[in-house]
Amino acid sequence: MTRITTHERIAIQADTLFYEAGYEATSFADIAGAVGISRGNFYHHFKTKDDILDAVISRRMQATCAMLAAWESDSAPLARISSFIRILITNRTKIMAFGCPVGTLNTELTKLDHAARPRAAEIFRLFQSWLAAQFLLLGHGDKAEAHALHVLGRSQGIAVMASTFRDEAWICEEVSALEAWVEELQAKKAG
Amino acid sequence: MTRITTHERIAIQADTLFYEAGYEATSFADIAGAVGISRGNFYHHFKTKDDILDAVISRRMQATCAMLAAWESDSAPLARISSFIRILITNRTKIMAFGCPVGTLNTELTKLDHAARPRAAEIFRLFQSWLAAQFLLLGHGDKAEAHALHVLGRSQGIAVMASTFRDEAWICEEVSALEAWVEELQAKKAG
DNA sequence: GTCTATAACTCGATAGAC
DNA sequence: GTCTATCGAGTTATAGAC
Repeated sequence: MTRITTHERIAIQADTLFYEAGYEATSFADIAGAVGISRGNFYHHFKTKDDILDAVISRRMQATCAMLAAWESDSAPLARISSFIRILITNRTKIMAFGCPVGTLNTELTKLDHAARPRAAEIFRLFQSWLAAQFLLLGHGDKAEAHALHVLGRSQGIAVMASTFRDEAWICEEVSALEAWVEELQAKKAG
Repeated sequence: MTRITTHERIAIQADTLFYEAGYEATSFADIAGAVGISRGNFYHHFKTKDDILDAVISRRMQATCAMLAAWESDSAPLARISSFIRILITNRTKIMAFGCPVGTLNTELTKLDHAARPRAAEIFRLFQSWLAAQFLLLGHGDKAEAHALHVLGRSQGIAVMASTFRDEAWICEEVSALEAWVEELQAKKAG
């Protein structure tokens, strides 16, 4: 059993707070309070707020890679794509309350014109590459990347509307529609 | 020619700043500076930041109503729906830089757990009702509202990805795909 | 030396008195 | 319309505890 460092504990709490309250709205005092350490101590581990953001983005990229790798246990690419789409249902409570962690961070950093914005966008690229790999396995060739982006875009739209109207049934309907779109792609290919 | 009041000028500048920099990141000084008045003068017109937000939301609702009314000049409901979808192309420069004004405001207010969040969501409802009215004219009966929400969601997804990757060609592709979806609905109905 | 805590500094924000 | 108070943010400095 691994010992968790203060550095990690800060990153974990910051990750949650950045997601639930937003990057800018989260203060050092908030994070320090959540971790249970003093603000002064804080600076021993992170010199600036941007450093914490970098650590949070790194954490999220690692977590994303781990999640995608876990889904690879499904041998069927179609099932893997569904695993992705269905996060919207699995995480519906959090998404209705705070939106998509990746999408909302990108949206916020865009408005702040923050230097870390491109790094945050890379999280999306991880999903895109992984989804494209599945579409490639399904034989969609040079359309794989485009299909991947389409699925990402649709998911983001669902997440935005989910946090706006908080209609659980609607999320399920749209998830089904998106899955149907993928299946239709396959049908067109076969037919 | 109508005289513009200071009250209006503040609301106009706040509207722009809230869109481009975000609600929280925009300070009173920023707005006062943009309008060209002193901070003291400011408090004569708006007592709190929430009051300004209310005024901005009201402005946006009025602007939305005006835009939707203008599109009504197109007698064909299909063309009207296209007018909506094509805002993504018309406003692509701003959307790539700052996202969708309606979606990003809702996203931000959600995280801030702001009291004005439901009012901001009402702007979406204006679009939904209007789109639903068009789908109703096209004979989609009780599916009209759902179709309207679908179009809204797709548009929001495109806006999020547009501000993340800033790929103009992709926006055009997705806009075409969404228009194709609407036309396909019609084809299925006819066929 | 590494980790932690206290305290003080700077800056910019809201707020309000004049 | 200016000027100042106050608060909280990010940050730095210093010093104690392990």
